[in-house]
Amino acid sequence: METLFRFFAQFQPLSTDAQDAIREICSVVHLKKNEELQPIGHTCRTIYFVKKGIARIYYYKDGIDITESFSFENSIIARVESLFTTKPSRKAIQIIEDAELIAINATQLFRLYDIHPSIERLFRKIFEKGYVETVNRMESLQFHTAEERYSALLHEAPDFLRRVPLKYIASYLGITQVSLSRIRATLK
Amino acid sequence: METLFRFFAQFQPLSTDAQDAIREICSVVHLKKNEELQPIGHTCRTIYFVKKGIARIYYYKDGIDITESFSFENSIIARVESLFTTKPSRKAIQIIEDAELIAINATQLFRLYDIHPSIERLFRKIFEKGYVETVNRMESLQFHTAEERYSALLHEAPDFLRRVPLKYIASYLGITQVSLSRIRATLK
DNA sequence: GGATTCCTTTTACATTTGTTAAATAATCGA
DNA sequence: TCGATTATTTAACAAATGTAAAAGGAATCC
Repeated sequence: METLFRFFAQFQPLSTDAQDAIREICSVVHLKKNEELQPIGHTCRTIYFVKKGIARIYYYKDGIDITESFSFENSIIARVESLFTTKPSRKAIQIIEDAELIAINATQLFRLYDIHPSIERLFRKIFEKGYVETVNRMESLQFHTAEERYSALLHEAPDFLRRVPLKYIASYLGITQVSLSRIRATLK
Repeated sequence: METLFRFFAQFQPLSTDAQDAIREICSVVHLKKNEELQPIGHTCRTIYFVKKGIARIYYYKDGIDITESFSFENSIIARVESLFTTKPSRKAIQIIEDAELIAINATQLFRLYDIHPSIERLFRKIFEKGYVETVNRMESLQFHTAEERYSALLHEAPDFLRRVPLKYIASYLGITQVSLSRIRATLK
């Protein structure tokens, strides 16, 4: 639990009261590889903090499995397009490396916003950062070549490639596995 | 100015006090087609509300002009990756149809967050919506074909295509003008 | 430890998209 | 309105990526 508050402290200091209030709506979850955390069709009402392991958000397009994003240690994972609209999500969360997560009840969290402005501010900042990351990612999908996207990943997050199966990385980069294999071959 | 508050009211009710505080940090700007609103290299410290006209965010990749996004009447435009990080932006804002904008001083706005929690909440919700739109757009760039993206635009926002030059739409869809022309030809 | 399953690469070919250049079409300003 | 500029389309060819199928590796399970 201390890991979570160290993560929060990077964004916003919290009073003991506020910390306790958050503690009340959290629970620790242990999950094994391949387990599903939130199924497709379910409205997102939980925000997860990844303490250990890796999770991904994925969906199906024409029956093909597409990875939208990954979350590693010390980061937040949530299907925001459902969380912020309260509509059912076409996406699911799956564990791809044995994980320890902290589940934050979002319904209760949003209620805490009225009581502790510092909590509202904390999550505002967390999601602002997520927004910025998404804008940057969109830019890379919009006008970088697949090879540029792969190289950037190789350079910025080599750990990524060691721990995540390539089949997931391919769709994350917006290409097929075959195409990714070809790119890897040319870069050797 | 009333248009702005009607837009805000969709997200969050504001007291007269809060409204007055916002009014203090706003100014109206009239701009002609092709005028630059915020140049490349400048740190974004202004959030604009588009009352009339169209604006776009664009940048250069290998010397080629890429449109990241458009904003029409009744929407907000800001280079969030700069606004939320206070880093200089590689992007610029340009007017593509004579416009009337309301400029909101973001530095002063963020100060108002401490005085009026309702204002912080308002902008939290506005940017949460922007975040959701960006996630959806990323999905379309990640795994829809260019033709699917064009058709979706044609279907969901025909107005878009009437008012925005195709040269801007092409890069917005992540393709070249030539490719867009071909897609349009096959859909006739 | 061997069989099975899953992951990754390779091959061959089809399709899409990019590039460059030229031709039309539309718009704008004097 | 005319000329000039800008926008869009078309053509021809090159490059990148997709598809389907097969083969080789790696991991996993009894």
